[in-house]
Amino acid sequence: MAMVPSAFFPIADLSNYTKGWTIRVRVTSKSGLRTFQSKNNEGGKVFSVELLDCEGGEIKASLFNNAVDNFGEMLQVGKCFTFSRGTLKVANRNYSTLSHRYELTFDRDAAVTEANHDSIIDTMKLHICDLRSVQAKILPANVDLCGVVVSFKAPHAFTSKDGKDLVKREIVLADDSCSSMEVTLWSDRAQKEDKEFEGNPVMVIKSVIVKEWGNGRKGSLLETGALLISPSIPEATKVRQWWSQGGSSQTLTALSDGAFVGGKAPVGKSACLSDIRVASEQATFSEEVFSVVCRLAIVQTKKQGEEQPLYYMACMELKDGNKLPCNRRVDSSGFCAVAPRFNLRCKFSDCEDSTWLTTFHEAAKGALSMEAFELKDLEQNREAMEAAIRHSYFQQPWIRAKPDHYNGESRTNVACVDARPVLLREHGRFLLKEISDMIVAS
DNA sequence: CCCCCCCC
Repeated sequence: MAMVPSAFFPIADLSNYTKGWTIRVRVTSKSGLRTFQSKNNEGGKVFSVELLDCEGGEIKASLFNNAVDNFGEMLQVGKCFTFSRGTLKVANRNYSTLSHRYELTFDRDAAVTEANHDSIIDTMKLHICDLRSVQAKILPANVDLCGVVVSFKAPHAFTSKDGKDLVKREIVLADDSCSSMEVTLWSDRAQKEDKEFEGNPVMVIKSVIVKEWGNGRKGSLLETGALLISPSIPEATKVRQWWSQGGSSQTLTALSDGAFVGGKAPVGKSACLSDIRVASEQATFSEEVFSVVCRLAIVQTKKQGEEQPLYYMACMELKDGNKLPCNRRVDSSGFCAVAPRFNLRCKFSDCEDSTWLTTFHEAAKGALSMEAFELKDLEQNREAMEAAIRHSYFQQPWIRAKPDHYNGESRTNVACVDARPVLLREHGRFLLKEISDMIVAS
C-alpha cells in the first residue's frame, strides 16, 4: 500500500508553534563533529545535518551531546530517517545556508529512526545560479553552481595560519552566461585524481561561499557542500551543449581576475550624488571627476513609449599609429569590423539622491555586468533583453567615476565613465572611519 | 548549548 505522505509533517511548515511533529527526511549533508566549552564550563559536542523532505522542504538540524552518542554514527548522507522530539528555534542566518526561517536542535529527548530508502525524497535540492548573476550578488553569498571545468591547478598542501594542514585545488568553472569564476576545492575533493578534471567535464557544486578577493570574486566549496561530476540533470546538459556548440571558443567574462576592474579608471574626488548635482549646476564649473558609491536603479529602455537603442555598432579597426579602435558608428552592413557598443541612459541612486547619466560602453559593461554582444544576441526578443538589464538593478553597489565637460555651450555634460563593484571591505573601513571621525568631532 | 568554513 502506498505510504501516505501527509502522515509526516512538512518541513516547510515547521515553526516554534508546531507541536508533536514527526518529519520523514533524507540527510543531504553532514558536518564534522565539533567539541566546545559551554558558558557554564561544561564540555559539549555537536554536529549538524541538512534534512530534505518529499515536498522539497529543507532545514538544518544540530545534534548535541546525547543525540551525538545515540545517532551520530547512524545519520549518514543519503539515508532516510524520521525525526521527532527536537526543538525549533529561529535560524541564525550567519550559519545557515538554507532558506528555512527555523532550525532544529536535538539532544537527549531526540527520537530518530532509520527509514527505508524513500524514492519520493530527492537526494539533493539544487538552487543553481548562473555565474553572471554571481557577479551581482551581495557578498558573502552562498550559491550552487553548474559549470564546465575550463582549467584546474594541481592540488596544493599547506599549513594554515592557525596550524591546520590543508589541501586545496583551484578550478575555474564557466557556464552559458559566458562568465567564469575560480572555485577552491578542499581536502578529499581537492585530491581527486587529475583525470576527473580533464576534458572539460561539467560539475555541479552545491554550497559555494563566494567572497571578494583582490579585484574579483572567488568561490570556496564548503565542507557541507557537494561536488557532482558530470551529473545527469538538465542544467548540466544545457551547459555541456553550450560548451560544445561554440561556448568553448567564446570570450568569457572572468569574475575572478578583476575583469571589471581592468583598465585605467580615473580616481575622482569622493562624493555623493547630491554633490555632483550641486557642482554641475555651478556655471563656473570646470572639468572634474568624482567617485560615488551608488547603485544602478534603472536603465532607460523606453522613452515616451518608444523603445530606445541600447547599443550601436561601432568600427573596431585600429586607428593608424594607435592601439585604440576608432569606434566610429557604422550601419549594420558596415564595411569595417563591427562590434556592438553600449550607449545607455542610466539612473544611479545613493542614499539621498539619484541622477540620470549617459553611460557609455566601458562604464555600461561594469554597471550591467555584461557584454554588449550578450544583449545584441537577444535582439529578436526585446522583453528578454530588458529582463537581462533589469537583472542588474540594485544588485551591487558601484563606484561611478564621472568627468564633466563642456560641449561648447555653457551646458554641463555629466556622464558616467566607469562603473565597478565596490570593494566591500575597503568601503566598510572607510565608513567606520567616517563614523569614528564624527564621534571625535562631537 | 555550536558556528571557522580554511589559502593566496
